[in-house]
Amino acid sequence: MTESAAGSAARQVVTRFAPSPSGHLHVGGARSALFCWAFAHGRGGRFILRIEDTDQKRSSDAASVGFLKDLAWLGIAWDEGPEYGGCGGGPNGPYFQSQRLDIYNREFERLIGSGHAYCAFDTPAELEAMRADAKARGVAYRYDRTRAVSLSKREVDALLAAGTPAVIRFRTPEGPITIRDEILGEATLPAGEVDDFVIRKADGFPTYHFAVVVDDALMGVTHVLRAQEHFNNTAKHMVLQDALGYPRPIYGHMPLIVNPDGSKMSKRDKDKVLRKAVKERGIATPPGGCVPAERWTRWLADSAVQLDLEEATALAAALDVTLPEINVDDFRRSGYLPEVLCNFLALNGWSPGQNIEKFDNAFLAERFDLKRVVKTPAKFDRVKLLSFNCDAVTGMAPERYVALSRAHGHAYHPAFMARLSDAQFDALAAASQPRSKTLEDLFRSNRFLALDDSEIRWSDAKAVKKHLIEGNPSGLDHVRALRGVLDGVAAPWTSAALEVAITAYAQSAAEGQLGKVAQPLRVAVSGGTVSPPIFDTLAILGRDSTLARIDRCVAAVTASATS
RNA sequence: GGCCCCAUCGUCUAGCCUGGUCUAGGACACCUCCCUUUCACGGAGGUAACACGGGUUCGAAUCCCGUUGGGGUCACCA
Repeated sequence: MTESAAGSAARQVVTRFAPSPSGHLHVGGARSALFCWAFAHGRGGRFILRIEDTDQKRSSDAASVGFLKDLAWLGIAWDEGPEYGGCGGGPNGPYFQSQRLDIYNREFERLIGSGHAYCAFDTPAELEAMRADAKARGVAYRYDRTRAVSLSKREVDALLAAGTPAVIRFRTPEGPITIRDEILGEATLPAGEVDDFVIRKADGFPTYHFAVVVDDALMGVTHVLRAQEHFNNTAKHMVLQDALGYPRPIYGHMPLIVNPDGSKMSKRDKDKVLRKAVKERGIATPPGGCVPAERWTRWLADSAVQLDLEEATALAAALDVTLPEINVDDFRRSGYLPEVLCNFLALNGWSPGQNIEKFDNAFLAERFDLKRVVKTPAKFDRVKLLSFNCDAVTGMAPERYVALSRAHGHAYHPAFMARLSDAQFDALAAASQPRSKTLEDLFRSNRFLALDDSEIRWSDAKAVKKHLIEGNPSGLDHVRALRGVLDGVAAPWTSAALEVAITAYAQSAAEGQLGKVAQPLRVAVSGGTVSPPIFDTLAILGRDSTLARIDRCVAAVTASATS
């Protein structure tokens, strides 16, 4: 490498997204990743993904993979990090903190050696008692190092040799600490605010504060962009950097994304919705046994207990409630487009100005800067997101819509896909695109197409009454007459041919009011009042199904009317 | 509660740094009307905000102070 290249490399912007793999990537995390990616890429820099799995109790490999998958789906590619789908690799690995313990241990030694850190043997119970005592006295709890540092080296070694559980604490220097932040400006924490925090846990793993500082330094991170909840932690990171002789990265703390009611977005929100519905309706046992009885009881009693995704989904379906989308994967399942999610997420906390709202990630990378990041938390407005998604879905090329819908169907509605031929699906997609807000709409509002003719039920009493029973002639009369008209339609059975025949019938029998015959027909073939345009609907169903459903409808409604 | 941060329509935000062009702009939502075979889309209008109180100034959404309100954080979680 030439000297000038080395010089420019040293100045290259490096950002990182460092999630802890407990649970799923939620939208707040996704936005952090997006901004980090955009900031680096807009400046010819590098974006690193690092997995902060230092909590052995909470981390899981499955969650790590889930994060990678979600990020990749969003189109947020990382230049360095775990290898997945063509992303990752790099010279600064490993990128899982659980694999970097020797590095941390080396740095712990340095800190102990230089007197910046010390071993402490307090038990969790003792610490708890000290916190309780401080609270009882109405004073802020700060760790008191007196006892720990009074131990001689020999005493410490003896305790360690005896296997006494020990943590390492950082000896925080006295004095106020001023944090400089590119988004929030400057803030000074008074002396004494930061106490001697733990940097190595009893299990030998580093705490977040320690690992994040070491890794950011070793990986050459120049800009730390993270959520505002980390703002106060920055003071800890700064004193650690000073003690370890690391350069200080530039900080930018981004506003949180919160629920519409202002509460923090949480994985528990789904359980919250379900619990509320269950309690409001006084449901005592899990409907359809969707949750094991013993778990059900514990779940109802303890708001900290969470249902699995499968259980929650089943229960939501049984209660007919919609679960709030929290995680990136939730939005994917719900049929949102990744580019729309990115666009919308970017608008929560940042805007390009000039009344521009619709843009892609390339534009974001080009225009994103810290100056335009707002300081206030954003309430996540799903309705506006839905509107954006609608615009994108209805506005995309039809071929793309068909392809995306197919993929979505195969991933989430295999049974539906199995019932329809390719030609039927193409026709359905063509009819659905203009009226779809998400990729899910096609499947959600056309279930009747994927049912066997014999499975259609006319159980919507209101619809049956209004569109089949009432009127003179009644809707059912029209349907009966239409049965003959349709039977007489010459092949091919196309939307256009059906339109000619049905419109002609409406002219002669309903004063040209298509609605008088379309709605009864719709109810007859679908069992409900909602479907794609009636001609398309019948064309997709085909002649045999259409006639069969009409016959069954006439028989069923006549029978129930006379009984 | 201590400490830190923040404050423009219901929501996301533009404007604030470099006071006047702001009778505060856009988007989503909402309301009205139109279109219409259901659903949805679309079209035309409309309602709607500078939290409050003091300053500074000829002039403040923009600068300063206070109040109130909101958020964050106080773990061997990250």
